[in-house]
Amino acid sequence: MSLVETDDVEGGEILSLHQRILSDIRDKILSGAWAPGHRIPFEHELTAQYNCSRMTVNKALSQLAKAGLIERRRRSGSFVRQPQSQAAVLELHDIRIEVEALGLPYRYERLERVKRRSGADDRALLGLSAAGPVLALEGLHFAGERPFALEQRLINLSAVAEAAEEEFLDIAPGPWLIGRVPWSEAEHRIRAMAADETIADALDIDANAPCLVVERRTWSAEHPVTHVRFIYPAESHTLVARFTPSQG
Amino acid sequence: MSLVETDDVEGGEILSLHQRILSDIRDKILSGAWAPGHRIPFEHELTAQYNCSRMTVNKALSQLAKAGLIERRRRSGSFVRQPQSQAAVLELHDIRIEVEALGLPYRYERLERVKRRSGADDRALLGLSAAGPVLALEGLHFAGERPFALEQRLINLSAVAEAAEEEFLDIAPGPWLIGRVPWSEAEHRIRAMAADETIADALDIDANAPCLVVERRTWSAEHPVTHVRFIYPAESHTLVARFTPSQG
DNA sequence: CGTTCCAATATGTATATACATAATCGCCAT
DNA sequence: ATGGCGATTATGTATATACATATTGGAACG
Repeated sequence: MSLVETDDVEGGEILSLHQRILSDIRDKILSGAWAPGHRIPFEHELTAQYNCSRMTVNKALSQLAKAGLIERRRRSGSFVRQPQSQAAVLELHDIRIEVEALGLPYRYERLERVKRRSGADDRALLGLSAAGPVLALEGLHFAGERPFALEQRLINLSAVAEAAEEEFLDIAPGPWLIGRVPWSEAEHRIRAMAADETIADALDIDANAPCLVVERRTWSAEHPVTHVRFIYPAESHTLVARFTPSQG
Repeated sequence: MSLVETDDVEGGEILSLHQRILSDIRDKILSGAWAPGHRIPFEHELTAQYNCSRMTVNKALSQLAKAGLIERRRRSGSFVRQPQSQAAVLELHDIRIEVEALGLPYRYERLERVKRRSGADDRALLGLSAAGPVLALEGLHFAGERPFALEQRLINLSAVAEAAEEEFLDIAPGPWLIGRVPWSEAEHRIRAMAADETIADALDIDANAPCLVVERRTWSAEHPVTHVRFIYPAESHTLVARFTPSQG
């Protein structure tokens, strides 16, 4: 009943029971352990397995059904739907390489560097549950003389203490981090945005010009490491992701 | 308790109670009757209003919160949270699934369908070296009453001859193709763009508003199959890609 | 042999209840 | 005033229970 029962051994999230059931099953499906067509244990079996009520199991399965991962059939049970979803391999891109591929000289320039105790905003971006020291960085990536991308980054100093000593004056934090912290998981959010005045100024474009925004959160062994937001002027950038289906 | 109690006066769907509560509130929000920031009636008020238990109200509100339409704050209540970005997984995404994950009714509507011999532009988009018949489609994906994405598609009829017989009036070409043509490779290009007048018109947004553009080329055994361009209003869409370095 | 119908079963929805948790209000002491 | 603290309140999660609904398998019957 109590949430503390969930055995979050390492510094992972605190999951409610139905979320734990949900992610257990989702993992089994996405890992391929339960192939498409496989019948998921009946609700009453899961009830026994997780030692909880049917309502709790039902809630988890309902969510999975709504997410399209499983299909529920009365009197028959719940079945894995859909062939294995293949992850889109979007590289953790290094802007230096992008710029140099264009044949232009690359340069990084720090705009701001602030060490502070994480506020609510910082914690939301990093996915932290408790307050702690963070490093907030802002910098510009140049291609030749022109700004190529604006970078706004937060580093969780609890996870990467050594970053506190680094100035990041003309080395970009991305490559620095990759060389030091092995990442275990990342999440990209990609969207379009109109440039506000500050951004337009930094990137030397018109206000309200469309921009591509790529945000990335990175974890290392369940611990949030960094959140970074790259803002590209629309005309300067296209993301390319090429991939093949992981399985038939 | 019985589902028949719900007074669906018109020939509408038979809705379960919590779905009815959900859609009532969603309508109020999407219609603008409840503006962003507006406090939704407390659970116990809705309990009284719909003459049901708090669990039922709670389930409806939880779904709305998960869909991102409202924000729930303990001790304060639930509030309308408008500027909502959608979650989408960057796979070979099916827009229907994205829309339905939001709890909104999905609909596809064809705008245009032209069969022609490929011009130079068509060949460039598809990656064709020789001329041949292509099908050019344009259609709108709706989430509820609002346009969700504009789709501009080219299908290489030399690779998928049967597409020539299909009208694609209210079935989207994406799912249709996936069910018929095994794809062996795909390439995504993602960028930001300002909406020109035509696009703004179709999507019912302001001209020059930022849009997210996702273009995909698909091959089947080295043969170009289709090129598709999805155009999303910036505020309605965020692509999310989650992955791990080794495997997931 | 085939059709009908019923019982068993798994899911779907709703209720009442309980306790946990977080945020806020207002009281009280300093 | 003001800072701390407990009571209040709204949401979050879980339980046990009840009955509805759809589907299946098999028994009963023509």
